[in-house]
Amino acid sequence: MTTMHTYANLFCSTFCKSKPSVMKSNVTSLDVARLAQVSQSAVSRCYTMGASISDDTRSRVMAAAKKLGYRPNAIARSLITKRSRIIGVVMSQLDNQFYPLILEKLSQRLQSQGYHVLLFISDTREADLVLTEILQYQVDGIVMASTVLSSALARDCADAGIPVVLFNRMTRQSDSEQHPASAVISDNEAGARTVAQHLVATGHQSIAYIAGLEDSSTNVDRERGFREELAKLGSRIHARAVGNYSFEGAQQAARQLFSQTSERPDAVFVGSDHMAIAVMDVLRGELHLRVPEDVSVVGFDNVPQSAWGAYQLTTVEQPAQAMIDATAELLQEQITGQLSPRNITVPCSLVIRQSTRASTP
Amino acid sequence: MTTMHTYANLFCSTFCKSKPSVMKSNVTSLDVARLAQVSQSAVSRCYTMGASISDDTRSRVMAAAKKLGYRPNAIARSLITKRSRIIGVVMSQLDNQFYPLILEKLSQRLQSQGYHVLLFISDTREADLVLTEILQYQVDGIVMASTVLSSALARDCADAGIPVVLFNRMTRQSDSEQHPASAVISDNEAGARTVAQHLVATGHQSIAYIAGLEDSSTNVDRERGFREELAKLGSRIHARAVGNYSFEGAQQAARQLFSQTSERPDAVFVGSDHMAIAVMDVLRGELHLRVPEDVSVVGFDNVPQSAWGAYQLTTVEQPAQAMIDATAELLQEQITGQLSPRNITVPCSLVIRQSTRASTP
DNA sequence: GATGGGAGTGAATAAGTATGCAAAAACGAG
DNA sequence: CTCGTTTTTGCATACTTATTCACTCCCATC
Repeated sequence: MTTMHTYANLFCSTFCKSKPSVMKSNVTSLDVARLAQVSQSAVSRCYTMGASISDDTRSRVMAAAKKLGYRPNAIARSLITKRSRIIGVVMSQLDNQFYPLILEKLSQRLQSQGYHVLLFISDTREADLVLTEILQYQVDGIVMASTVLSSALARDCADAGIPVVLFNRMTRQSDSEQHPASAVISDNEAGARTVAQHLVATGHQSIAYIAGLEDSSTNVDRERGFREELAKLGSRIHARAVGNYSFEGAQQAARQLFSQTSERPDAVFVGSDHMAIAVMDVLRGELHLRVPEDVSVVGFDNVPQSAWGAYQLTTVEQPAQAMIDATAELLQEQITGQLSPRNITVPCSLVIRQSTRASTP
Repeated sequence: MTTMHTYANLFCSTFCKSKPSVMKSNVTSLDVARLAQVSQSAVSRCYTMGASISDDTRSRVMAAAKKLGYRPNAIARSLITKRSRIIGVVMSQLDNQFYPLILEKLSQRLQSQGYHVLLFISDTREADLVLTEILQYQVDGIVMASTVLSSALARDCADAGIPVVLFNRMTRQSDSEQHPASAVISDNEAGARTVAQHLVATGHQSIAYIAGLEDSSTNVDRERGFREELAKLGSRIHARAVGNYSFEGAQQAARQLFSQTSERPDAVFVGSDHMAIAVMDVLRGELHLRVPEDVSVVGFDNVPQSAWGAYQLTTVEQPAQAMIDATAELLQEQITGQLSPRNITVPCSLVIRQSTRASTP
């Protein structure tokens, strides 16, 4: 037995020198312990803060660790602590610049708190498949920024005790069951109301709306706020089309709404900046309409491109940093188990640029 | 001892029902085995393909697993197989749309091969710190799409036997040591040559260049190709500024090159589309120059925004899918240990749009 | 001088799964 | 029915680290 073990070690060390590409990080805490003449426990204690270890031992261990190139094995650590310090993040629509920026900020925020991001790109259909994969990695939490969580999966996560934060998405509160997931949204309804107010105040007569995904909570809230506020101001949505939050969908919607010259709207509120830019391109490039002289365009999100010279899009800003902060906060709450799931709504604000005309011509 | 164990279990199950938020996924392969009346080995074999297991046993196990809501613990599996099926991806500059799209495609590609993406956002300075964190997670491979790998870290990875693929980045080949990392790049030099040819062929007289990051391999290669091809055609770079691949940097560079009216260039090749769009905005919005009538603008990357109506940017397309495929291929080669590191260069092609004038006015 | 307490240490164990090995079962051919 | 072969199964062990427990020092207090 002992002989075999020795042979194995010999073989390995020889093998590693000749072909390092298959060797992986073999040096373990036990190796460090042997070199530093201490127990494996001592090595472990050097890497867990709060553990009781003398300065002398620590420095001996660190020296040995450095000499051997030791790095603690996060996998083994996770297995025993049952905390992986990994957060699963599910996203889609990375072509809409809003999401890459969220991803960037979220990743940095979580990194600064010692967490790591396991990223999944998925459209709605595959969400369930993806989630089962995520769960296998014993993640400490999940951020879903792309799809609505199927209630079955939400229950699975709740049962498994894994915190879920929906980003820019809400679960339906219709069924009276406790919502098992937290959510962070901006005040879509209020944001849409400010758009209605602005368009009416600047004298627009025939106002159109281009929807995002029909059944997404963002679209429902924005449309409701817009419609209700218009009604309150004695106006209404004169025309409507659906863009499904996609560039091509928005182009189609724009053509549909603006191709016939009679009854052409003089303003359009588009469900996202990403779509609004597609709409502006169609209006100007294909239909030869001027923005804002012929048609005012308003978006939602305030992505960087909205500020670009060629577009100067009036839009509703979703405060990315505040939403990220709220997300991190909710995750932390849930992971430490202090509080039960809840929703956070952050305010958003109208940013007026040049894509809406200032007053009646 | 036994009593204590029982108590603990009782406590846990009671606890879980009242407060499921701390319970985590407790059901283990052993639980499934007990319910299915088989050994733990049998359960394990059901989830490892190629293992010998009878249909009867498999179905019994699967039924038990489903009833208990069992999901294999990827962490424990990684610990023993020494393969985490995780690929570490390091990125920055997600504001440049090229990278989100790469991330999206890369993630999908790796997912389809059963890998998962551990994402790190990092600018150059922190790269080393980030990498040590990555290594702790026993990743099977690393894709670096943001920074040049410090040679120390490259050696660490090589020593640890972890494949590294540099994406859109090259290590210097100057020092004669074996390059320990693979790399995927597009043929930046050839791409830049086609730009030079196009600008000269369309009769531009005073040609400027706006560089990206001075010491990045992409910038070096593009500038060299551009300069040499211009020289071959009897022209040269008449003016030069540095934009560091950032939007603001490019704006500054544009102001610097085009603010004085004498000797104003009639064409500018910009190191990336992201910068080129910033340049166009400055040219039109601030300096009231027409593109392409007064100045032709060429970019590099062919990001989606380049095709937007307001910009119609002539640019060099980096074939994202081909680059991703090459990346996945290199990773696979290295992980299976078949081949030693190598570089793959994919061709890129000029996409002519409206931001360059067709011929001498 | 005895006692108490705190800090530091190592041995032992646990976490959940994969796998080599040997035993057992199934199967096919004679 | 028996023998040889293949498939299936269970036992035992390994992977790497964190943590509990018991023990040893050492120092301050009475």
